[in-house]
Amino acid sequence: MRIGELARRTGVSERSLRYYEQQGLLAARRTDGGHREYSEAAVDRVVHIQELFAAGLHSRTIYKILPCMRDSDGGPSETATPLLVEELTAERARIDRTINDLLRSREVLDEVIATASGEPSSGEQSTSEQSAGNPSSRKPSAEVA
Amino acid sequence: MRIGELARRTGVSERSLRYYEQQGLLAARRTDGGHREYSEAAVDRVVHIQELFAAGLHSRTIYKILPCMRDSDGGPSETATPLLVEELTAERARIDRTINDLLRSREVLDEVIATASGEPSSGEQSTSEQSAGNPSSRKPSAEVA
DNA sequence: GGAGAAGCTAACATCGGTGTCAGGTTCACG
DNA sequence: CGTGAACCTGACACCGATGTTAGCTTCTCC
Repeated sequence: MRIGELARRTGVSERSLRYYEQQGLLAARRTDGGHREYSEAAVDRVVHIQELFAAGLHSRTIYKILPCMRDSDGGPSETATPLLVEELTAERARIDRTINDLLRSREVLDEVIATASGEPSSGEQSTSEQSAGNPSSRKPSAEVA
Repeated sequence: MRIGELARRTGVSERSLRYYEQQGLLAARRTDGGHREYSEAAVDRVVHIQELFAAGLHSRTIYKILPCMRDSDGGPSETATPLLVEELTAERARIDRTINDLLRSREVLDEVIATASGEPSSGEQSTSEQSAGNPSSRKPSAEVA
């Protein structure tokens, strides 16, 4: 498929797809005229790349781990070097910290939302239990999915 | 306390503290000479601000929700407007999406790490369990805390 | 009061993925 | 063959929290 279709199917802009290629993250054959031609596997790959970007990894890091992932196009194909493993472990720690920050911030937001939703103005005793988890819902807050 | 101590105690640079003040996130009295003088409560506040920044909120958003949070210096003091609640709800959704991305990316990293740790080169059965710790341990992956 | 540590303001740089525009080429279909 | 859609390269802009430097003032302690 060509870049337009890949962009449409992945929700990633053409600009970004070209950038991914430039960073060595995404390969593409070329037509005689120079147009990019992507394989079907590119879709999954782009999704993967997007996830890793969303997780705060840099393109250079993604570049290094991509060959170590079992992609849609088969096996892992390569194994991470000890040095890379060390880097990934650090990255993992960073991700954990970020997740914790996100969870705490989400709680803060929930509390603010709950307060606004549960106490319309002021001078109201907390009769029922509120500010449990999500705003206005019983469930504490653990439906990340 | 002055800015140096606050920076030390919160782990946030002086530069950032000044920036927070400029954005209206952090108040400070001034000495006659113009030096900032922070209250004890500033420590907690800065930590809060940092968490929210780490969660990807913009200073403008933080600015709006700060008065609605029950801070160390007492009660919520203010209630979120419906408009703000709407915005925070959207923010919350974004946070959830980000958390999911992080969890998935973490899994990917764990897999790469585990593969590298568990299969030194190739053609080797995983006999003993090695490199305890996070990756390659039994638990699938759910110890965010 | 003098000296060095600590603060102050202001301005510019950075990082990196993405948006966008310009000017030109290729593709596909009638 | 012609034309409009799709694609190409290259370059510049942006966002926004933080780093860094410069030049000066204030504070603190001897």
